[in-house]
Amino acid sequence: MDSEGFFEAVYAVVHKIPYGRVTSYGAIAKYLGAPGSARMVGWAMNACANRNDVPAHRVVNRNGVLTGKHHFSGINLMQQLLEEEGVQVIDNQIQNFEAVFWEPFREL
DNA sequence: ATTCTGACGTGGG
DNA sequence: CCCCACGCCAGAA
Repeated sequence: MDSEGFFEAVYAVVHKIPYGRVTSYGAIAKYLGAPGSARMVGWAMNACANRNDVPAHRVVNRNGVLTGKHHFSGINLMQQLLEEEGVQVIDNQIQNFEAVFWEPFREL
């Protein structure tokens, strides 16, 4: 989108994630036209960690695992937020991942 | 300027 | 099925 920054585009997509739904870094990266550069999405999230307007807890890896939970305020915060939205998470692994998975290309 | 690492993904053994 | 290595771009030391 804007050459302002890759992160801004990531924030926009992440912010569009519906309630009780999750997505993967690769899906966002692919949507932005940077397939394979999923790491950059995570990097953008890192910058977004300072911003509270981006529900980064709804973004997990393609495995459905809360890989970035360590980057939140607490270790249980990410899982807690997801469970509060109706997403069942066990041992950092999202249950029924396919059902809660939100694909920008398909549903956006 | 060079090197390493990082909230990932995919492919191969 | 599990483990290892490579590719990606960007920022920090």
